[in-house]
Amino acid sequence: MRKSNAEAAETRKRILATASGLFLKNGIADTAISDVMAAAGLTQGGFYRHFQSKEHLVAEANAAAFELIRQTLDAAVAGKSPREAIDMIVYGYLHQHQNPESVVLCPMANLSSELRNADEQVKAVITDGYARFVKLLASYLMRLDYSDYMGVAEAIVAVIVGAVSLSRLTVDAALATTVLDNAQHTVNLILQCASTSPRLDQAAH
Amino acid sequence: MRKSNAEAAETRKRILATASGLFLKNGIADTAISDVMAAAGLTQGGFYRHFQSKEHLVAEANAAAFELIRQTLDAAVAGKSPREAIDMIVYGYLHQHQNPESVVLCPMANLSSELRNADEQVKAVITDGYARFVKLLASYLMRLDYSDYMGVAEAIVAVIVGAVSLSRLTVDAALATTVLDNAQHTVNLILQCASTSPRLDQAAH
DNA sequence: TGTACATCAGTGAACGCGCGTTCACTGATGTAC
DNA sequence: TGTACATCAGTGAACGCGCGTTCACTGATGTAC
Repeated sequence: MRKSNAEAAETRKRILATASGLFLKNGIADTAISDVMAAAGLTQGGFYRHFQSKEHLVAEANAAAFELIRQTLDAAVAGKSPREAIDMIVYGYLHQHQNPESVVLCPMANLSSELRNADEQVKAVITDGYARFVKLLASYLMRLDYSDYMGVAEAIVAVIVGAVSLSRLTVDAALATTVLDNAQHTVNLILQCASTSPRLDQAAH
Repeated sequence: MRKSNAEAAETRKRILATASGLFLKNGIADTAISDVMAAAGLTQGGFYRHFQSKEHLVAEANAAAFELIRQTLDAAVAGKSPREAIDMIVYGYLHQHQNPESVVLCPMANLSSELRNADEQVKAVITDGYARFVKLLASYLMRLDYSDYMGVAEAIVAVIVGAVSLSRLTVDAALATTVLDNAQHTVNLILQCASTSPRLDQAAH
């Protein structure tokens, strides 16, 4: 029953993509290895031919989730102006749950507390994803001549991650929409005000 | 071995307070009923004399966590001016992990993804806690003549919840501090800019 | 290129553990008279 | 106020279930010659 090396590599990728989707959809604790393997069309015993443990899968699945977001964003903002790109990133982030299964795609907003007690390897993946996301926004802000482009980028990320997290905790769909809409306005306010402040820090008193 | 009604009521309160602390410290999934009962000086069998199920305990423990925050804030801001009160609430929220056990005390920032798939009762508790927190901030903003005081309050909550969530996901303590400091500056920026904008919405373009 | 052997992807069952919940039991407290 | 009985807080063991992981096995693929 041994598969060719090429087939085995495909299988590994399929397990990873399946796991990433199930973790985001149902949470990490509620996704069993047997769930992942069954969804990938395999039996659970084979899992350990590809991954050392569930924790290793979690780390790689989160890296894959960030990579998917990055690719989606890259494709969406190709050829856009910096301001359009920022708007699309923010709008896209705040509406990331608008997909067939209403899944929040970003691990930072979706899995934060489940990842809190994860091992160092997993947290390093999240830290890296955060840093890359901030840098992506910062690169556009820099081209718009925001002097404190890193500070403004961090501010935007905090707002949109907070808003998406909060919007998922609510029982009230209208409140969820309000939270997301308000986050959009807040980002616009920050962009507007920070452009007239040489440094975000100077807003401190 | 039956205890008096008064003693039983005390026991119930003790279980609740213990559970609230352990949920925040270790997460809900990683806190077993037997952990809670042992920490409360009891054996696990007695749990069901006081609570119908773990899910019911989770709901009440989160309500207790919000109540504790509310009491702490109320005591801290007593007699302060609106602007001082807002500053204290924001500063206190961003530094809520500075306690002996480095526990994030707010369920919204600490347990968001674990609560995502919780039942309606639990989510209603969180929604209520969110609404109360926003209203508390909004009441001070109103006294400072912010016309869109609700919008500004929601914006502030999104920033600080997002920042605290993100700060706990990082492997890098310096990055965590930067995220929290930046959130402080962002809130100041929002307060500064929104005071000159009649409505936060008008920052939309 | 062909052959003989080693490797290993995937199977399906089993293991061991921890957890939420249940239960029979104890004896002090509550209550009806 | 006292008595007789019912109630029930708390105990400690057990149950049942699901999960992560292991393992013996199969047979196609990889590889050394």
